[in-house]
Amino acid sequence: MAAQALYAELARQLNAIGILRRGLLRALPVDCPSGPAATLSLLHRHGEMRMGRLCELLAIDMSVTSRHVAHAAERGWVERVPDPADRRSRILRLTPAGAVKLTELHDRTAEMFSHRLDGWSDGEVEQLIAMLTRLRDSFGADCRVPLLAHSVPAVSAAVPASVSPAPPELPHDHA
Amino acid sequence: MAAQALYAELARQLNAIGILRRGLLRALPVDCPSGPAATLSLLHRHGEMRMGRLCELLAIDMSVTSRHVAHAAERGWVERVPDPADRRSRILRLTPAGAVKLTELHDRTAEMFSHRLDGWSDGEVEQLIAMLTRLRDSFGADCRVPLLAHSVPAVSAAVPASVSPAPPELPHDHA
DNA sequence: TATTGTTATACTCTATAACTATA
DNA sequence: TATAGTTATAGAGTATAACAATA
Repeated sequence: MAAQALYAELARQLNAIGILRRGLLRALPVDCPSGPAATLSLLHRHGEMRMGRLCELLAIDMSVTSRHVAHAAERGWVERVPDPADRRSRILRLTPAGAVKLTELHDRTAEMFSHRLDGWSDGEVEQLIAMLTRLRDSFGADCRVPLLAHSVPAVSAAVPASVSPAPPELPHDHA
Repeated sequence: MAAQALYAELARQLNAIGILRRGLLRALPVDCPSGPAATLSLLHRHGEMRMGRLCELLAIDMSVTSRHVAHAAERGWVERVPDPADRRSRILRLTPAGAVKLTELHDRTAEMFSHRLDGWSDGEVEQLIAMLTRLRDSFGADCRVPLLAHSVPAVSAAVPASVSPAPPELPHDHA
C-alpha cells in the first residue's frame, strides 16, 4: 500500500542486511559453516526429527539438507538412527558433542550481538524481532516459489549464520 | 543488553529473512542475477563511479565486483570508459539500456511488495525500514570483518553501503 | 614500490536429476 | 507406483592470490 519509493527503500535495507549476514557468516568456525550450524540449531530447538521435517524448517531442498546433515554427522554432532516406523527414514538427533558445538556457536552469537546492539533496549530488540516475524509471515510459507503472476524482482536479504539455537520456549521458527 | 534468548531469536529471524531472500532472487530475470542487478541499481542511485567505489557500496571484493560489472557490460547495461585522471581506472556508467533494465527490475519489486505487504500501513513499513537501518548502523561499516570482542574495529574505508542516503528520485538497490 | 583492476582457482550454498531402498 | 533419502552434476556468489598496467 505504500509508495514505490518506500518499497525501494525497503528493498535497499533488506539488501543491506544481506551484507551484514555475510559478515556474520565469516565469523563461523571453519569446521562448521552455516548449513551445518543451522542443522544443529534446529535439532536443538525442535528435538529429533526426520530429514523431511528438517527440510521444511530450513526451507531448502532435501539434497542440500542431506549434505549439511552429513557434514554434521561426520563430525559426530548429529546421529542418524533408523526409524523403526519407516525404514526408509532416519531419525536425526543432536549428540552431546553436537550440543557442545552448538553452545560454542551460541556463545559467539550472543557475544557479538551484545556488543553490536549495546545501545538497544530489550524492548527495541523485541520490536525488531516482531517486525521481522511479521514480514516473513506476509510473504507466507511459499516464499520459495514465484511471488507474482509473471515472475518477480530482486532484492535480497540476509541469513545470519543461522547460528544461535534457542531455548525451546520461544515460538516461531519457520527457519 | 538483552538476554541470550532474545539474541537467539533475533538470529533466527534474520536467518528467516535469508530464506525469503532466496525466493526473491529466484525470480530475477535469468539474464540479470543479483550481482549485476545491484550494480545497475547503485550506478543509477549514485551516478558514475570507479570500481573501487562500487566495491565499497556492494561491500564485496574487487574481484567479484569486476565480474558483476563485466556481466552487465557484456549486455550493454554498463559502459566502462577510461578515467582520464588515472589510466589504471575505468569509469562505470549506466547506459540507456541499463536504465531500461533497471526500470524493469524496479517495477517488479514494487509490484511484489505491494502484493505481499498489502496489510501494512506506510507507517509500519517506514518503521521496519528505520529499524533495519539502525540495525545495520549498529554493526557499522566494518560489518565485513570479525565481529567479536577480541576483533579489532575497522580503521579505514567507511563503507557507505550502510549509510544509504537517498538523493536520486529512483532509489532502489536490488540485490 | 604501491595501487587499480582482471583473471585463475577454490569453497559454500543451492537446485535438478538420477539412483537406492523401502512403502 | 510413490516416497525417503543419497549422490552426481551444475550454477551463482564470494574470497584469496597471482598478474597486468599504471602511478
